Amino acid sequence: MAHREAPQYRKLYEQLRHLIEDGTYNSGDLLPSENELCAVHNLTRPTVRNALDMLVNEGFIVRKQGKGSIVKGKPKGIGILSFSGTTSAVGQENLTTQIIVKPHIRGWDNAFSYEITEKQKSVGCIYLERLRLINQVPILYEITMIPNLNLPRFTSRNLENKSIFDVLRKHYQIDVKGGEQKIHAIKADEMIQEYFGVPETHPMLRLDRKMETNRDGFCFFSQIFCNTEAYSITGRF
Amino acid sequence: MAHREAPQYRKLYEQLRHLIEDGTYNSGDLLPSENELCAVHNLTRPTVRNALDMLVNEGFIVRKQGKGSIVKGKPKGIGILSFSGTTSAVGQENLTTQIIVKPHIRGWDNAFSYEITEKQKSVGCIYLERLRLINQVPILYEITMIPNLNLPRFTSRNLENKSIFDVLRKHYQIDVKGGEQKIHAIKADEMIQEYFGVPETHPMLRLDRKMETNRDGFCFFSQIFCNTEAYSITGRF
DNA sequence: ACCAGCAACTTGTATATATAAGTTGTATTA
DNA sequence: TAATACAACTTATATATACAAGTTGCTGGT
Repeated sequence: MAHREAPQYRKLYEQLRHLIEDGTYNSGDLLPSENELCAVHNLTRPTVRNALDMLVNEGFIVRKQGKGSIVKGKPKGIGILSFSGTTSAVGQENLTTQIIVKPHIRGWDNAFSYEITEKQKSVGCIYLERLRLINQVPILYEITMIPNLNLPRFTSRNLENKSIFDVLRKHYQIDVKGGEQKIHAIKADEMIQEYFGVPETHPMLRLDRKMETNRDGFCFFSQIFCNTEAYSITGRF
Repeated sequence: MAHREAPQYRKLYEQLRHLIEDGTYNSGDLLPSENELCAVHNLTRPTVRNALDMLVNEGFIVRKQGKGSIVKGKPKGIGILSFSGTTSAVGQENLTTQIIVKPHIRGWDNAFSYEITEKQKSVGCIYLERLRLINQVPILYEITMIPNLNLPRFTSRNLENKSIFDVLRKHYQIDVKGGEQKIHAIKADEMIQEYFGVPETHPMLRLDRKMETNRDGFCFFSQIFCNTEAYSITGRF
């Protein structure tokens, strides 16, 4: 079962999305018209529209008849994935990631507070722990568990400054379609006190998340600890 | 400018959505195949697929190549709206609401951490505070602020055990389409300590939420304090 | 100078068609 | 009997085409 090449509309979607995310197109800009995109990429309008539809669904653009495709800039965000500082906005340049436990394959002790299927249990789990810092200050500690199902070379990929979501989407055509999360406020335990440098009484956020994808039955899990003193977790719904 | 008739794909979408919502198709059922829908409604496949695409985007169905369109049943929830106990599920019967500050009109001191427009500021704000208990235990304290814009008799409505969402939808045709939230873990301040009966070091959850609606420019705000010791906040995304 | 109207763009909707690829049940074969 | 092969379904992807309808700017007439 060879890796099937990504369809054209998906390639175009990735390209356009990338151009929006890296700032080539800014909020308010118009994308090239559908006919231009057809000509440049040698595709037909339905195919191009398919790619644009994806961008619309994810909130990257809005389309106006007679006008064009207008870049909105920020996607709706899937659950919680962006930070906003209480004082100033946080750019990508201030955000760094440290891999604390390198991705490796192990069994499933548990999936936090979620149930997993026998099938998932049988294939083992790709496990990693990462610490995220903003301006060298630890803000977020994330434990991720992914079923080891047909993800060639995953453990050797560099996840240092990339989102798991992006890696899954770009290299494996896995889109996170939704999910479920449980949120608790907790006191810092020893591990947390060490990583974040906070006292025992410090209130922390803990999120248990289950991510569902377009691949049938494929979901993965993460547990996130967050210090919301200086930065809050924000999300759109 | 007469009302333009709804396009075919939209009519089909409404029809199928209705059939799912009223239980004609249940979770797990297969919808008629694309070709069947073409024949029955006298449309072509791209048109039918357009309608099905909408259902996929809103989470009503999933499609599997070679299989069909499988009904999922329920759409994605809007942000955080349900509780699940760590031990057992919580039914409506165990949930009570106390109005701490009755709805009244006042000025906007602030909208928590959100900006408000001059227009909103000028019309004043409907303000209320409610405490929610599960089995007589205080779990959630909610402060709500709504712009006083064309909402006749709102302050005299009974909000004791109804969701504000429901009241706005049923009596004023206002649907919450989405919104934004910021989440913090905090220590209990004096007010919190009193209402929840917890010590000062107790970690609490604070959510600042901005709700956006189908009414152009109309949004409202709430701040929620939650004790997640026994019950966690859960949400789908 | 103004403005009505048209031309040339844009996206929206819809049809017709073709091929690829996954699923399932049945018939055939070892 | 059990495994294999195939036929008949399903959705996935892509092309080619046509016309409708909204937006914008130019152009010619008043």
